[in-house]
Amino acid sequence: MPPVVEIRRVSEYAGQEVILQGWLYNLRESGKLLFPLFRDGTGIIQGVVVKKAVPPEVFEAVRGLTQESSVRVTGKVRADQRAPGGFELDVVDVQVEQRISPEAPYPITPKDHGVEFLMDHRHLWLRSARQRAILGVRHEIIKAVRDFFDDRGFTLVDTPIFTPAACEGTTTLFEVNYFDDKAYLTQSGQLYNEAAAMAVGKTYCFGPTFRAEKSKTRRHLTEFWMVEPEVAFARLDDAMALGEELIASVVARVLEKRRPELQTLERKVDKLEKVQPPFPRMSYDEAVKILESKGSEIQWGGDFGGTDETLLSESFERPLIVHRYPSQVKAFYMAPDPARPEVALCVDILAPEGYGEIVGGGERMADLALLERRIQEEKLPREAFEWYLDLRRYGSVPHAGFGMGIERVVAWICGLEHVRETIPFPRMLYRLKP
RNA sequence: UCCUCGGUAGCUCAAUGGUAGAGCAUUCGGCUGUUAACCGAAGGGUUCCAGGUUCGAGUCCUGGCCGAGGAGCCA
Repeated sequence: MPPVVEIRRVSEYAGQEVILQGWLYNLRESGKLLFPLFRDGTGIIQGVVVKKAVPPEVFEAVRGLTQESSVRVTGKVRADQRAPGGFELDVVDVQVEQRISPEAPYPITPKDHGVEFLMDHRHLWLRSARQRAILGVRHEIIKAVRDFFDDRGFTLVDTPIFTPAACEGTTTLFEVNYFDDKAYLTQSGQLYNEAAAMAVGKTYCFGPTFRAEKSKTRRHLTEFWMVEPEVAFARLDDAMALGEELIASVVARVLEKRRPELQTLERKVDKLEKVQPPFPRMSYDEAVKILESKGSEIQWGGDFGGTDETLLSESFERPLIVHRYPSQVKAFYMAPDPARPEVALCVDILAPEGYGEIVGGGERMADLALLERRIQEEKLPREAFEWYLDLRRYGSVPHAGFGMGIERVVAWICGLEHVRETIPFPRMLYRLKP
């Protein structure tokens, strides 16, 4: 029996007979020659079937294959200049696992399709070359993120999905029944992360987060994945440096390991190669001045809109670090700048090329009295935060951290138009299926 | 929630208020090197839904449903 081989490894079997297991990607026919394209999730290879070289039933079996029919193919690997991957398979035998009926052919053809059709068939769309490339890059980014923190002595501490209260306002929370009570799906592991940081020093959580925002833009999902590090004794500058290193490290890893996928996506890698520390840094004050000079209607004290973020980041080739936003637009737990209490010791990192904010975080409020006052000012339910206030009662220290949205990072690194392609099954404002 | 655009064959799209059409997909035929192959033929329609105007509506009007892009919103 010839060995069962993954298509990405066929080059190691040149001249040998192998078995491939996969699906028919496309079939071209030229008289007594058949050119079936096989895919197996690791790559695509063209088979060649010469009529007089194989038994008639093998030729007919291949000729009758429909797109995405599943097969086990036996053939001899041959190097060929004409093949895009450098190798072809001279088919010897084929075992058809399932032939898709021509009466109900595979719906996604190699031609153009609309967004709605593709999203309705997301479970099948994942099989196309482009989507598999994105899945590969996403996997690499997640692995790079985890390696980054693991190599630096961070402990992964999982934070809950069900939460009893909001981190911030309640308008963007998904409410669920929790027996006789109400619970909410988490927006962020932030508060629990702070408890974990006091236990292990350096921590991170990584999981799905949920926001019931009625946002219908290319940057928004209702369910998205976020990695959130938190470090005891860290200050704002430490958080900025950590975010900068993390982003540079992730981009470098993708460039190292996922060149073929980036090529499939036609991503210009020269732009990614420029993502090296140090990233440009500016204060919110400076950012507002720049925006004003570019014609934005931003006023000091307001948050940036999507177009503002694009305006700001477009003049830089690296991610842009913006720090010290007005406290009024930031969460209650952000530490104020002792030198200027009206601004918070917080930081956002904006991706280049208009991909917007990918990191948000900063230094947390370590002082008990100050935190109590802010909770009162925001009219938050004090009882729900008693456990959080304990962290300021028992050995409070300065600490800082941030959250990085995985889907926006994937969209940026892959150069995608919309975050809906960055996650296998996106959840958006009018999309809960499949 | 608001603004703009759209919904016609399985898919992507055409069609001055006057006989609903093309490419792809499917089926059949041709081609010994095809690369989203090509060439020829065939089958395939409740024009999103409900009303209305008109001799006549895919097209115009009203309402609704669904989708896309954007705004607001959004660590």
